[in-house]
Amino acid sequence: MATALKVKAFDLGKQASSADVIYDAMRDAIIRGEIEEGEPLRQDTIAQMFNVSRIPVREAMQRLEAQGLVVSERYKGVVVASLSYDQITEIFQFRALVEPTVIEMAVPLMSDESLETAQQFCDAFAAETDPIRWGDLNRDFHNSLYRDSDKAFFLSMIDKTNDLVERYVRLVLYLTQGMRYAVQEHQAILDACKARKPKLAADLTRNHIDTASKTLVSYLREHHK
Amino acid sequence: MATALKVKAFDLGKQASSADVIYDAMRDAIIRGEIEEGEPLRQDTIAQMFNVSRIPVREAMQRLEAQGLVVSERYKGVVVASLSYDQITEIFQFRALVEPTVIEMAVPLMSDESLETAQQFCDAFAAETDPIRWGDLNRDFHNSLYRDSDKAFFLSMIDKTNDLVERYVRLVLYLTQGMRYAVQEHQAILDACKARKPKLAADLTRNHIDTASKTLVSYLREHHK
DNA sequence: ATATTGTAGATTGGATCCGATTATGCAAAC
DNA sequence: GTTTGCATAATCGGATCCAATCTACAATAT
Repeated sequence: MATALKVKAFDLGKQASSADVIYDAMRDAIIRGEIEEGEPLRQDTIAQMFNVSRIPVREAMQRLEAQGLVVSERYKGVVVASLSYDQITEIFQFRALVEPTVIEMAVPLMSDESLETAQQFCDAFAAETDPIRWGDLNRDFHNSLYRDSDKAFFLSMIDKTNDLVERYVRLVLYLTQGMRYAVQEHQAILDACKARKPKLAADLTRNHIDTASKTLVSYLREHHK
Repeated sequence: MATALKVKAFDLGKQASSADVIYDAMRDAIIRGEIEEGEPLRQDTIAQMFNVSRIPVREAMQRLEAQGLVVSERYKGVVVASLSYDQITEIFQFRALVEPTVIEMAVPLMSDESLETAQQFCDAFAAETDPIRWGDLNRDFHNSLYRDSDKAFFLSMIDKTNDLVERYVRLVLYLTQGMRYAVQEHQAILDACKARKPKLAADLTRNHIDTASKTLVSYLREHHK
């Protein structure tokens, strides 16, 4: 038997296929709201944008559809998915159930580095003036608190909910000029984590999501179309 | 405007593409455990099975991967995904969080028809002797209780968890000869629904999932490789 | 004018083909 | 006997081509 190797050959993270690149790019464009709801995504157009044939484009579309970001109809193509207020409300209801549970599990495992990282995202969110970056920083902050839970499946579910509503969150962050009061809620959650109070962090997270949900839907009803 | 047609031309529910058919068939084969964990799925082989080219096969694979049922590696192909005990435990933890919530929301909305349907699935599960059908009837029973919640997103999440662990549930249902005691738990849950006691139904569901999880992992550790 | 029909272009689904990468088998060297 | 090095086959990712379907608009009939 071969002797165990000392060197851990670095994991040259498998190069991405064209379909991977296209999926990532289109996912980004959709969740950032750079494409209108209901807008069709033409295979030819996208293929030309990436200088590839339509094959990898279609494979990326299959995945976008499985993720719920687009809906496709045979021989008609795919369009960017849109969510009703009821659907948005349901997704936030789901988040209000899952995210407090995850943070509660994460608090006892949180490293000082994670807490420091979270504090940095929290500060950066508070200081940021560019509307485009609010969405990212908000998501980064929350994810940095969840990561140490080491619950990959829960995290993937949270990611999916974020993908689905992110375009609306961004819109309302813009309309409310950054939801300044959210900063205080973020800091309160983070302080509960630092104090190693899992239940408190969970409760604050649940309230944070509930108020975000209400703010979001009410603003959408007012301003959105 | 054209006169309204009397005949309601039946909604010939958009014909499925080849990729759809292949996805459904492969998903079924995987979750039923008809294919070994880690077994490679060759594009050519599958294409020949369905008498199509490899294109729709690859599109189906993209979706199976997004669903978590297979893992793919560039230039190497896809293999049936396998879950560690930790991963299985986490998924059941997730279910123990989500499913009680859903049934609690569903109870006030449950129609008598749904309760009757659930009772039929429950009875059928109790009476069934063919191991192959236990998995289906178990899933049908639970879904029939959740459906009236009218929470499509929650339901899709539950479906995903079922897909991921179904092969293991089936295996243990077989090993335990149908988990006969599960029938009593099912009946208790159903009775709580009939009595319109949402909290009780939720608690019973949570316990049902917890015991199922423990039974499952312990049996897997004993018998499974 | 309105509704119907027909036809051409646009778009998608799928088949076939080709280059790139990986896996396999076998001979040579240690 | 084990390991190394190659040649070959198996397999995959992607490009190109063709068929099926949809869409838009003009022509026709009522």
